Amino acid sequence: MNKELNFFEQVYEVAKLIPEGKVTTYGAIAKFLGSPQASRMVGWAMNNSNTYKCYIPAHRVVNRNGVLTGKHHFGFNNTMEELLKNEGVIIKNDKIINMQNYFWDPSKELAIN
DNA sequence: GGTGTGACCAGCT
DNA sequence: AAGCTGGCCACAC
Repeated sequence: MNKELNFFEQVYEVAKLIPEGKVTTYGAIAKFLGSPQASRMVGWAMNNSNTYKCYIPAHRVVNRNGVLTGKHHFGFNNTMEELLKNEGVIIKNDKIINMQNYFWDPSKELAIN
């Protein structure tokens, strides 16, 4: 990963690498970027993902419980859920069922130089 | 340019 | 057991 990128940009880079049908957590991304406590920033980055030059699949990023905490930021309350369902992820009560099965850990999947 | 705040998380009352 | 707090970093005002 390019160290010259800002924290936000690194978040975006990781988010873009999430495969379809997979999800990851704010904390996992933050940890991967070297700041386990900075998970809030990941969410904030997602909030600003609209303004980023590239499309960010923010719907594949959930909190550590697999709950779609940020769904309200997609405009309609069910947009995030529909997007995930469309990728084969089962959602119930705004929560991903069998989340471990879909979990994509950047620190495992992405090799750190 | 200081201050507040945000889609979180872990630890401490 | 449930609520509060600190921490992380970038952005808007």
